[in-house]
Amino acid sequence: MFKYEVIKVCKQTGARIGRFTTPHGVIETPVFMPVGTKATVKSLSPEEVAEAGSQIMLSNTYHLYLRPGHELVKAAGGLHKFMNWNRPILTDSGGFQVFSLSTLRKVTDDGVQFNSFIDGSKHFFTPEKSIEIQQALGADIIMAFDECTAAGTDRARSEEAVIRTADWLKRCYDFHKENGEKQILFPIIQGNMYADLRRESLKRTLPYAKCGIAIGGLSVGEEKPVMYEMLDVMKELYPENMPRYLMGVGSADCIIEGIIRGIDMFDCVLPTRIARNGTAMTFSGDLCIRNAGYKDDFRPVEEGCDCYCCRNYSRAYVRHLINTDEIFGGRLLSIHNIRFLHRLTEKIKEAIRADRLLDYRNEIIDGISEKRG
RNA sequence: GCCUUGGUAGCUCAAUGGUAGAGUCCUGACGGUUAAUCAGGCAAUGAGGGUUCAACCCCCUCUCAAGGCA
Repeated sequence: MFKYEVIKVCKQTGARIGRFTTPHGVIETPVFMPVGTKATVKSLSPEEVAEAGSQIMLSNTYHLYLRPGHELVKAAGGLHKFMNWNRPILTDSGGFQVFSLSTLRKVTDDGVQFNSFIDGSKHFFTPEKSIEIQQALGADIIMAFDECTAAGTDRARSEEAVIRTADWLKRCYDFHKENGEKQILFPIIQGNMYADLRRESLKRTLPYAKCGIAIGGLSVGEEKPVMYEMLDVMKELYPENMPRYLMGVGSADCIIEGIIRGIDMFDCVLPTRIARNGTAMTFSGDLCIRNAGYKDDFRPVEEGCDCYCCRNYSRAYVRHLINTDEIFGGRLLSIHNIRFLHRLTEKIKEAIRADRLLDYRNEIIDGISEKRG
């Protein structure tokens, strides 16, 4: 049911193009996956997400467990049917929520006790519970329940998280074994910003990595060069025959730097979040559409972009919508930003096919890193 | 002519006898979504007196504006 084939390796960088077969279709990698935390990419319909070129969508165990409840989603016929998205879905395990909603939580070897951010009610997550929920939700790809540490966490605490994550991974794997045909489990590498812990964590995940492996604990507040350094440390150690998924990464520069370092999959809330806050991603850097300079700028958000927003509307119009708090503005920029990241990966794939990804990176890196305001 | 209510940031409005706030406007942040969120910036008490340790606030005069009555 799950298969990953590498169909092209860039001679200049080692970056890959691959075909990842899942029960809901084939994903061509490298791929960016938009995030639909609560079974929706905020403000967009599944049709709009698909039209923007998304092949797979993320959703979230923790949030759907709290509301509407995984049993309800199961009763609805599973997440695909519930949200009317027939392409592949990946659910995050809730591990990141334990990290980011860190007030009033208690982590032990058994699992995590935490209070709901909605009503304060007490809940207990274990690796088994996370998998059970993810099985009920029915995503194609499910994630191991891990312990994510913030940038700046000391070595001892980071090592503890690596060990606990490995222990939890085994429990996730054993619990999931019986149901392994319909869903693939991705283990997650931790290790914070310590090279040896990264290697150690990766090594511990290998026995459980069957058709996919994820890098967690990055993009948690560290500087980008630090993240790149960690990716360099792991680059030669991944299995070849499965996709590598860098969790939480979605800025244009990090995506191309990640692909150069062997990454095949990315997800991030960035494009949709900054869209709702009035920023468009472009090949010339972030464009803050609220800025006064776009008041009477009747060009599209990005010249040459084929997205629904750029085909039909001007910067002046989108700026007007954003500045008057009209929902449509956030929707248009969300569509544009998602489309932008897909266009970026398409161009990256072209460069991989031509064995010139490093050249392409050098051509665009200044532009996409630049904040043009 | 009389009565009433007002005069605070460029504009629209808050506020308190003791450091005058916000929206609009300008700028920035956002990395496995607690986010259509958050942070920062420019900018003001109509004029003159009085009471008070202290007045945007209380009192008087003037002035301007709106409404009402003649």
